Amino acid sequence: MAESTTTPTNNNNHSAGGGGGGESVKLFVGQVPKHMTEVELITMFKEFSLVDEVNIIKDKTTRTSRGCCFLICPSREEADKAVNACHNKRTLPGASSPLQVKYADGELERLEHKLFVGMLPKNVSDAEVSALFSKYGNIKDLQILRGSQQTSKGCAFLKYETKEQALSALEAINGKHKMEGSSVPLVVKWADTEKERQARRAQKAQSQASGVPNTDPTQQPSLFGALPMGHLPLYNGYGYQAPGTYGLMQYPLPHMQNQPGFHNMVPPVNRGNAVRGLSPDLAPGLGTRSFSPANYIRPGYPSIPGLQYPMSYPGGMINQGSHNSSHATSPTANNNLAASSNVSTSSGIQTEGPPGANLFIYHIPQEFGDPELANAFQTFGRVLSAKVFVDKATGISKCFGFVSYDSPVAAQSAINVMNGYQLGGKKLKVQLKRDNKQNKLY
DNA sequence: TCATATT
Repeated sequence: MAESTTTPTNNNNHSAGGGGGGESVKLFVGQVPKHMTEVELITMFKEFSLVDEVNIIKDKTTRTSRGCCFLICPSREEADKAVNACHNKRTLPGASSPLQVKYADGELERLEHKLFVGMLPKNVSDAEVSALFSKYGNIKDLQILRGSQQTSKGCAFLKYETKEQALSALEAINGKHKMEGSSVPLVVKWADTEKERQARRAQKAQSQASGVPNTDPTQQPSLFGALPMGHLPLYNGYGYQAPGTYGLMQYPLPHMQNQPGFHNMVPPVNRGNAVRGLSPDLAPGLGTRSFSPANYIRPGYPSIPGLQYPMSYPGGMINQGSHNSSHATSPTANNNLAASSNVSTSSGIQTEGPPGANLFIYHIPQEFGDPELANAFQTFGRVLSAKVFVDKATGISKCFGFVSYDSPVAAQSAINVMNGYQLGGKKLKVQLKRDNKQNKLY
């Protein structure tokens, strides 16, 4: 019943000339050829919408493009124009599939202007909360969290129409306003994004796993869940996130192998076992071998522990010899395989082989990384690249991947020998990679 | 189950 606030019908406030009233929007863009510059991208996107900025996303260490970028548009309308004109609609020269243009992670949530309200009285009504917060803007959504018996959990989420409204409510109420019948002031902060909740969950799980006696978050369960860091001194430092920042205090990502590029952390034992399973039956395949000169075991270089091929197994270099492995051996190095095969992609483009030379492989053993995959398929020809897909979040193998050769003949002989080959409990499925990049031109 | 990547 508090509908008498501003009407949203006429809010073209993003065009505030020079005043900067509008809210810019960040888009994520995928399938961007690595060689393109920010200027080139700006020029291209300006054809479809207003553009404030383009940031190419680069690899932290090599500083090379990761094949994607952020695109900052001055308003949601402009962002939508870019999305509608480009997403899945245009393929940049050199890309294998069309542009992916979407709101960046957390962006949609941020645009909801959603606040968390804590320390509400247990018996509070929607109308009371609504009445209070309506003073600062148009409430688009209000949700008081309630438990089993209708009883309030003491907190709520609410969305405003604009960031300014939310911000002014936050500043006016947080830590200052006491609701009727309550002895403590309300807590108002920006609601967490999904990502922040995930991070918190991970952190919580981590701390519980590490033997912390899990003291009593039960006094303020819902509040606890929404606050920046687990336990907080109750009225002390309820700072809210500075406007315009995306939140997230640093959560020390405790996880194991979140490092892209270091998937070789499998314990040597597993590695040995996994590979060992490959040896006996592979012999027939090796019988038809056609070793290229580049495939040989480097003298003095340790081959895979547990691998015993009838003749010298052509483990070793992949990909026209990248410069790695100048070090001979370190006794503790558990990455024997890895060092011998730093599979492409680092050298930039061209991870795909010619048509018919690229394999899709399913049921790859869990513990296989790129190097192990490369090794297993190396006897059939020159491997240009080998990639096992891993879950973005956990770093766990998804058990499928690709191997690319420089010739279709190699790929075919790999299929002949390896398809159906029992490896680590399951049979490999080896087939030609689907090609969605073909007969487009004639 | 087919190269997808969020500074």
